[in-house]
Amino acid sequence: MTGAAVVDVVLADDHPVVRTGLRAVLEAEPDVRVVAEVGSAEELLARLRGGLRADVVLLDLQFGPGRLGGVDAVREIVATDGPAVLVVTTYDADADILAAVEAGARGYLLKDAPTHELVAAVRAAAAGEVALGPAVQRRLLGRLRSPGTALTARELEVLALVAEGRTNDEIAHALFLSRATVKTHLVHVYDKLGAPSRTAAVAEARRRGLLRG
Amino acid sequence: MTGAAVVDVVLADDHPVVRTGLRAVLEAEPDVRVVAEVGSAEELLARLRGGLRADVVLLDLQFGPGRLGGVDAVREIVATDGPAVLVVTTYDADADILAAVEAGARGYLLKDAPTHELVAAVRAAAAGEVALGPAVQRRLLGRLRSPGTALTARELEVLALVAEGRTNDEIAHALFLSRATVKTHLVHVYDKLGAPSRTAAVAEARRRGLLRG
DNA sequence: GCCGGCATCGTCCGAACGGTCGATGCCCGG
DNA sequence: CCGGGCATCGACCGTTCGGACGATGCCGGC
Repeated sequence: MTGAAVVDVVLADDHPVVRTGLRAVLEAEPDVRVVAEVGSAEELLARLRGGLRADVVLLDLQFGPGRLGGVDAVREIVATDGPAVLVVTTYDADADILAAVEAGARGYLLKDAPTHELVAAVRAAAAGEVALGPAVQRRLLGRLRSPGTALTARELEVLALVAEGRTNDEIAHALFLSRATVKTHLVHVYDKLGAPSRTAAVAEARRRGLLRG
Repeated sequence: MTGAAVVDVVLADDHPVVRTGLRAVLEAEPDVRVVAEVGSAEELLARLRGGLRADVVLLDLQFGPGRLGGVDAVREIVATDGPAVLVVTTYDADADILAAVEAGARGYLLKDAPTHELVAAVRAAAAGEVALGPAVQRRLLGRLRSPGTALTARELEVLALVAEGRTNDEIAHALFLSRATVKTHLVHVYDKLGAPSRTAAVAEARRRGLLRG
């Protein structure tokens, strides 16, 4: 980082109200300075390519449809050796968290985090540390503690097709399996998710962030 | 309304950052005053029952799991002749919009709305007018233009429960209907969405933005 | 006043689904 | 080498679901 005592922050969120809130919270700290606000991932990358200097980027993962995803932005920023990326998003879905961390995010916070956590995370990210919110930490630990509960790749593949509305027969054809195998996979999925039916399994998987969307 | 020139506003949102943002935006207006902030629907109702006076409530529909839903809060506030309710939420799903409006919300805005729209909506709601954001208006107009194709509120209600993984019997009990009626609604849904099954209908509805998620 | 859309309820039946038992083969780790 | 997780397949049976009828009542528009 700059070595200076002041942390320069860029806010990247498509909600003006959230940006205002983040700015208000951060500027209450004497050692934090908001140097820019952007409303899309494209704008963020453009500004960084244009020479914008910062220590930390507060990045929302969800932007409007049809645009560049937040995770792609993380990958790009990390690849170009840009500022530390602190993901601040609404959802604590496993898929999002894993994708962001894998892409190189320095931290992952939820928007419902208290303000002091937010500020602490910004300072930590600027200092080169990793900053995961308590809720996020709990989620990651939960995954490690219960490896037998996680769906296998094959089971997830089947479940994804179920979520698209395919019938067991269609899934069997799509994956070159017999109906019996599809059913077996689904039985395991129901067991692991504690769901009594295919629709319930899809709902639960969505809730846990195992499926995109 | 108080008849005074100043609009008293209550902020109800479980995200501290969003509350801060809303407060900052609104307090920049001389004729708007934020008289309270709450982080849950229960707290909101408790404060109102406790004598909190306000002209407008800015209410998020999504609160943490296990809690009272935002729509229930709307119903309760309207039933007790409380302040005007302005829903400010993240999603523009038909299900949410229809449910909130039906429950008696005075307006419906998205969180990605520019700040001037937000302020205008607060003033409109305080003046007894209805305030729907442009994106919300577009959605409702789209429904009017294609009346034969759009799902009715009841059909959407049933479909939402299907999306949660409920069985027809459970849905029937939840909505005080017979299984036959639930099935009839679903047949209409399948017909309108061109879906051959419940899971396919849910997938298609998600694709079209009829369900949140 | 009548017609059409909406919501409600009922029955019958075939197809899809879920639950339970079984089996085989593979590969990895103790 | 042997147990266990994973993937694959088969058969049986009860339940749920979907499809196709019909029926009633309400409301709003022509």
